[in-house]
Amino acid sequence: MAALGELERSVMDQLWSTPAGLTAYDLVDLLPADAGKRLAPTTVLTVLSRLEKKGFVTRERSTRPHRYTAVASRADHSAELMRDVLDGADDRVAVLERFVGQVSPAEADALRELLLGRARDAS
Amino acid sequence: MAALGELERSVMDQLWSTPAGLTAYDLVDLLPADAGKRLAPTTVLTVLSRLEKKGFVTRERSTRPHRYTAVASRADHSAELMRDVLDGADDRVAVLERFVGQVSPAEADALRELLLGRARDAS
DNA sequence: TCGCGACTTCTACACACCGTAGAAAACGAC
DNA sequence: GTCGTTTTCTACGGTGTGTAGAAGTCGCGA
Repeated sequence: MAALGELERSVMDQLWSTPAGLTAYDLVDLLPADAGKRLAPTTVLTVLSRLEKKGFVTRERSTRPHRYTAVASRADHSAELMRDVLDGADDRVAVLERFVGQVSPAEADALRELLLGRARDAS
Repeated sequence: MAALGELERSVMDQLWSTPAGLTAYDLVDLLPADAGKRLAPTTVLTVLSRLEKKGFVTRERSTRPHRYTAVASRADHSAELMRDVLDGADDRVAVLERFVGQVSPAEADALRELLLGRARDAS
């Protein structure tokens, strides 16, 4: 999966938080506006185009300010990134071992719970 | 964690496969040598310097051709990447849910096993 | 229907990172 | 002290990203 730049990431964060989608002008208002200086609408449009090309967003062209929506949810995206890392490793069990060794107790509990669910589905 | 370029990744792969470490000249021999054209030693030295600055390798300066070794194992590296993704998400349980939903049965078994181990340690 | 304002696309530039390696410096054995 | 080996310095081209002006398009209101 293609990587995201900093601004691209900020845009995706907003889109992930708003499943109904946003226009470029909504995003100009929502994005940080460092030191009182807000981004130009064309800047936002450019990154939205790039995100569309990368497959992260789709746009509704029929409405006049186009409405952009995230293709996958934020959680889906993160899970896919983790999947990619795991797929890129040769010894997956070793990776999972390290991974399990560093998750918090709460995360470990959640994982156990989720894996039980999987086991139920399989039977 | 800093990202790795393609050549940087190839170098790390070799170093991860050789815990005892390698010199730049070893690496020139080991790396792909596309179309009969092998890399210049200075090229390898450059990426090794960059990898050192990024904290991926350390070098032994006392021996004359310096010997470079990976700081973390390949599995540690992958696990840390997964950790980073998880940390970057706001709703970790949701991410884990998607993640568990897409792992293979064998991976799920491994995870269950590893989590049991963790539970034993905790008690 | 025609013009004007809103919106989008095109083009462009600066900057950072990476692959690549020559030039120059440093080191050490003889 | 010289010379080959090894390392460091410097540099350049390509690519990705942040940034936005210029130019084009679209559609509403007169």
